Amino acid sequence: MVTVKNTYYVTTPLYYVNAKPHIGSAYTTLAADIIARFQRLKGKKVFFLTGTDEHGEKISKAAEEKGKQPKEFLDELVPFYTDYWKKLNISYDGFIRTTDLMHEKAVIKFFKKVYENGDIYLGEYEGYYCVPCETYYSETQLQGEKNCPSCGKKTQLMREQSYFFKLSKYEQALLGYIESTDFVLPESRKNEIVNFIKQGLQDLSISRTSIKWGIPVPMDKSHVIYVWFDALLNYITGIGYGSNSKQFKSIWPADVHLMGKEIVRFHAVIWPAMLLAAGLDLPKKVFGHGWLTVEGEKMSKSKGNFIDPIEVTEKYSVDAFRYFLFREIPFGSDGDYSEKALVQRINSELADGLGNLLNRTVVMVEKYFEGKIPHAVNISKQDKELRDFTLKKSEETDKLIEALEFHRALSSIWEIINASNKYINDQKPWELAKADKKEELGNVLASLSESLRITSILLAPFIPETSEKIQKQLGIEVKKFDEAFKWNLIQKGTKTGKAEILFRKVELEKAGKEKKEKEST
RNA sequence: AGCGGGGUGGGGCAGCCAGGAGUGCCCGUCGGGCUCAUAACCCGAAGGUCAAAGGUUCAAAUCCUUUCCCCGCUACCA
Repeated sequence: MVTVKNTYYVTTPLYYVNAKPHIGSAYTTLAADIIARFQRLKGKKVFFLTGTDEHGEKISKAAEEKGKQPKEFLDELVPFYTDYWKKLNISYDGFIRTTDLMHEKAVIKFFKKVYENGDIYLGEYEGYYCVPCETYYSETQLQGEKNCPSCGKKTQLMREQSYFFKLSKYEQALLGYIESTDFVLPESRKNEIVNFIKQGLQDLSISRTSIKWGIPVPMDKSHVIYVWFDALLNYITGIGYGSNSKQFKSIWPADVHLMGKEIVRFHAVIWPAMLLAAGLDLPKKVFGHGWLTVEGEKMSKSKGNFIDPIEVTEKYSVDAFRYFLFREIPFGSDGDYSEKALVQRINSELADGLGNLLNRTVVMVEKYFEGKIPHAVNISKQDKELRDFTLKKSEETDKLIEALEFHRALSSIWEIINASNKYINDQKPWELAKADKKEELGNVLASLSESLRITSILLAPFIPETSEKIQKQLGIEVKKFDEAFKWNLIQKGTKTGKAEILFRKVELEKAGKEKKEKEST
């Protein structure tokens, strides 16, 4: 008998605090939130970890420019992130900063352990160094005549002492593991990683003497630990490695690490190698999602086309934003954020599809049954069809969310909504009312209330506020996802709440004008 | 160069891994129905040789080969 682990551990990468959160980091974090909320509803004890990466030269330089100590500088910036996640309804359980004392201590412990095991050694690092940028670049990153890719100035070939991690030692172990499992997802990412490893792994330089802002190497204080080596460890230090081993053991290994595709390599190659070196279990999945473009264009500093998610959510709503991102873009593929597409989805799917369905249902319960949801009796063929269809789609949705196929899950939920709207048109409850066929009318409204109840559960991970609003209007409260697999759970005579507009329709022209006005002020 | 991803009705996308009548979603166009509802909802129609060619198969958008066109990745800034 296999015992099912009742915990679920999901992470986002740690965000580098030298800039505001943008739509990319919001996208990853929202995805993690969907997973966390889903698993909680499924009854799992969830730990959802996010946080900030605070070491490295870019931070110290940014702080210096402001005339501040790094720590002081960071303390001012971090609340910006935590507030941000609050505004997006991110339900994280832990927020780790790599400057947390607990983290730093645990990193040192980990470093020592791997050193003692013989997988860290002192060597010499050689690379192209840009003096003004104080940064090493690989040969392939250089522009033209060995010029720095960021400032364009000529780089110099430099050498310095460095501690190395024996990444090469784990080449075969990693390759075997990755090739034979679905550790790296989606599959296209897995292929990239497999090919990368097949080209051969070099040992990784994991210390710097040129940088001061970081965690010192325990056996040699003139070195600072390379930021990635430090940052990746958050996934274990954030749940108690080195400080609370009981908690750590109950949560580790991670069920899924989420990230953008650009850093899959760090998570699928370096990170598992580090864990192997320390004799720890490997995470179950590493998922690299795609990149977002904005209005068809890549986001870039020069174009200045960064989207501030908070502006979007203030203009529309958090749920509209959450819905749009995960309905529009297949999770794992690249996708485009455009205001036009967002408005279209709001209008046709959230307002006309879902909102209107709820409204017409609740209004009819009010009008025909004094706001008390009737019970079904002697249900018809059509009632059964709606029930069976809804339950089928509900189970399908469950599987799709589990598989992180969010856009398909939402599509599946909207099939229920569309079927329900069609069902109303076919059943013509207004005619039943006129003909005073109370029993049949009751069946129709009972069925609709049930399909909406189930819809509200299925939507809860994605658009939690909306889900609650639906339940409030139906006069119900849902605690478990499993209730979406059963019919007729609404108590007879349940009093509906006030019928309110769930999503208002938006006119794009008007919205565009408001934006311009806002910009000009 | 190597490796990977993509090219699907007017626009934007799913579907492809586990082949089965071009199946679906959002928008747009045209026509109809309905009035409970957020000028919402429902039905129907026009529109595609599923990039091109070849192959496997009873059957290919889906598998294989080749070609053309787009886009990524090729590590130690994060």
